[in-house]
Amino acid sequence: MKVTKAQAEANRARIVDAAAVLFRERGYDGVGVVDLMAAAGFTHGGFYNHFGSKAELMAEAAASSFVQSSAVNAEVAVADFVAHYASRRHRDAPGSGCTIAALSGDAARQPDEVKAAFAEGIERFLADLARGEDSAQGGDKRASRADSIETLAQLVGAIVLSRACPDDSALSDEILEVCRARLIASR
Amino acid sequence: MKVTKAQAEANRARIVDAAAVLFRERGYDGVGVVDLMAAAGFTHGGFYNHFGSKAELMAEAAASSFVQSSAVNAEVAVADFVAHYASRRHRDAPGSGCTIAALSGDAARQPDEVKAAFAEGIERFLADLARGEDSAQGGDKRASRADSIETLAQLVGAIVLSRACPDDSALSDEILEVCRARLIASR
DNA sequence: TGTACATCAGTGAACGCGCGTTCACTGATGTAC
DNA sequence: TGTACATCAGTGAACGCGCGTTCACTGATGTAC
Repeated sequence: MKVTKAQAEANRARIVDAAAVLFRERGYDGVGVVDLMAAAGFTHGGFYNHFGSKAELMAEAAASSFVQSSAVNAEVAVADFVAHYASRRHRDAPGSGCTIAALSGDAARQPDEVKAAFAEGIERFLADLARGEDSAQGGDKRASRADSIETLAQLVGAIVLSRACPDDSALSDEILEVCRARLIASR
Repeated sequence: MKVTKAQAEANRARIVDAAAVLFRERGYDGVGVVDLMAAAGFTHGGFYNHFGSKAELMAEAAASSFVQSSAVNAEVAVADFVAHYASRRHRDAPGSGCTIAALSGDAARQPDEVKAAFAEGIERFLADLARGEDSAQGGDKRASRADSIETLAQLVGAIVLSRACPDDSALSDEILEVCRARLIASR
């Protein structure tokens, strides 16, 4: 049962979107090709019509999530975005949260194809943060970029640490609160 | 072929040590029980004489690595330790590096048994960092702890981000350099 | 101290299972005339 | 515009493989007498 070219392209996008959520929620090894295809409403056999390998889909799903996140970030003030990033809400919803925070550990053990997508996601994230830094640093591009990198590292570190703690852990909350307060105070 | 109780205990410790390295290098799903036992010099069948499950070993290997790291950290000044943490050397040697940076992503998807070990590792790390903060904050315990948390988040974030970049990536080096410079300047 | 027996650390085969990937097949879509 | 045929997205069975875990077995250790 073939399908129109437009439909096939839409189906492919459905798979990428579903993968972006599932990978963030369960990790690369936590989701199989069967799960990925089923989540998009297909059987697994057609997977390789669209992607060369599971890792290739990982790269594409990550890249797609970075573009989407960036589009969302552009809508809010940088301070608000930072406040939401270092929040319990974000910590508890990895599937719709930051792909860098959710999957960097997995990306580190993936082929360069995946890592390249992450590097691009990091650059995109830094650019989003720089919207707020440029004014604070009076146009000093170098200091502004360093500020963005520092902020990104702390944000990602805060979420990664908070997610490694047991559920309902006071430490997990404390890490988020401290980092959120400090990051907001410093801008 | 049974073995003395002392020998059995030593063998068990060998497995834990090997696991601590392998998990950090390849991730939880990247190492099988067969690999873990082989790395310690045994066949896989005896695994369940020592551990209830692979996840249980993960918890124990992490806990063991935290104790070891803490012992090493106690030997050097906090500033030196921070400088080494945010270095290419550390980034490129996960097997002997920080377990939090290497495995927090995996821990987030593990049972609370594992997460509890990580929370304890985080507390231990914060205590190590606090050795340097206490004097800087003139004895203000609350500010000192917040400083430690902020530093830890940035350190972990820096390594996690740098490892997600492709090998020989300029961005990866840049992240480490910026974070190292900033963290050292702020103390 | 010496003997008989229970314990149990380590071995290696086996368990069922899910994995990523391949393949023959289907039938509607797209194309050539 | 209508017909004949090639394409190819999606299906579902099958591939080999490695996984975590279980088990019967072994033989030296540890224990009871």
